Amino acid sequence: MGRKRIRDIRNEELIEATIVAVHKRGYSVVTMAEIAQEAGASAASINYYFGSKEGLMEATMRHLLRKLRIAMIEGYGAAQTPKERLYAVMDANFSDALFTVPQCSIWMQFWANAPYSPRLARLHRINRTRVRSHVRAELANILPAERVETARSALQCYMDGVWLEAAQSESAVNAETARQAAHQVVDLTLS
Amino acid sequence: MGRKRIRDIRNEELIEATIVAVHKRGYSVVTMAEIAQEAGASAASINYYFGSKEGLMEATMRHLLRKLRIAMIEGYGAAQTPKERLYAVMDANFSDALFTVPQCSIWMQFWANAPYSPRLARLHRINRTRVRSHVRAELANILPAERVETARSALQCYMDGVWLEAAQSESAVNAETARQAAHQVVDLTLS
DNA sequence: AAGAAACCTGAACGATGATTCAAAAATAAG
DNA sequence: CTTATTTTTGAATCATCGTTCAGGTTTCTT
Repeated sequence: MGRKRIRDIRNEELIEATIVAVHKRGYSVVTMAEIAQEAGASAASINYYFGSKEGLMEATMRHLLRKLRIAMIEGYGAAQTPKERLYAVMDANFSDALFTVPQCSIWMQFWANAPYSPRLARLHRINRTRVRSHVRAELANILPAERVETARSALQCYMDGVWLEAAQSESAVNAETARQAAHQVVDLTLS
Repeated sequence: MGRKRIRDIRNEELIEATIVAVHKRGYSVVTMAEIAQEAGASAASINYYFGSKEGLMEATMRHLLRKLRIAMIEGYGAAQTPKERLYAVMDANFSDALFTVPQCSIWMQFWANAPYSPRLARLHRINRTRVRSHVRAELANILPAERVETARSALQCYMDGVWLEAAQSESAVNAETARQAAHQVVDLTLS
């Protein structure tokens, strides 16, 4: 068991260091040496664990996607009505665990770089499709069919835009405030 | 006069090539050689005109910002009411000249990289501030004061999100459709 | 036409950074 | 305490790319 443990601990540490380092320096500019320094390790050890820089980035993105999935499932469980489930989707995106400047920042970095990396693109596409079908399914229970697609697009664009703005923010962001604003947007969209 | 002309022509050509090349390969990955090839020139000549890669990128961003400014001024002139001027702001963002996949794509690239380049960051900040105050000013004429800021944020996030989505699109995007959707969003936000 | 100015490029330079590797250090097993 | 296994890293390798520069070509001026 101890065997498995150390590997997991290192993985976790290196991924956290990656988030911080990428936020500080930018996805494309950050070097293995910088990430290693952030984690108190050496560049060579990162390759030992992740095989390559791209492997590290993919693992980091998986880490964030897992967080999002968990937040989503959690909120979905409690929700009863379609509208509450819509709220839950928004709340997952703006949950305390996810909606921080470094994470929004790195998310944007992945966004911008996904089209040029097949491995990132694949993860990105899967996530996007999943969120889309969730939102669409709930909207279909509330709005007439011809309004669903417009509303879905508006809500998803709004979510993306909020993340983008958060990524640029120079001070800390407030997740609770973001959730309240998102609820208002949902309400408007459904009116 | 002929002196000035050639320089302008080359600048234009190189910037267009930059947009295409960055869209194809990504801001951080694209090389001077690739951009040069796209323009049918040599990497050295780009340095002759723009001094450095960063200079080229800055010029390209200025080019896009100028386009946006022009589209905005144009629409503003015709608009009479505050609501029409709001439409005009949205329409500028989704004008035929700007709302294409390569341009949204490169815009997103600049977005993601601006925080790490003082020269890009400066341009980016100026533009963002300008759009924000325009939207805020128009909303202040329509909505009660306490709703202005929420509405402004919602509209701006929406615009950003639409660009982001367009940047990821694999097929061509339709500017007219985007404008119509944007008008609907404005209407909902004001309701 | 001849000289000057602008324009262009191939080749060389210099710096950087991901990855590999051999060997050391730490840890576990017997 | 040995031996085996896992973990770690400094140094070497290898490749890439932005930039410079010297010299050539074209365009303009007179």
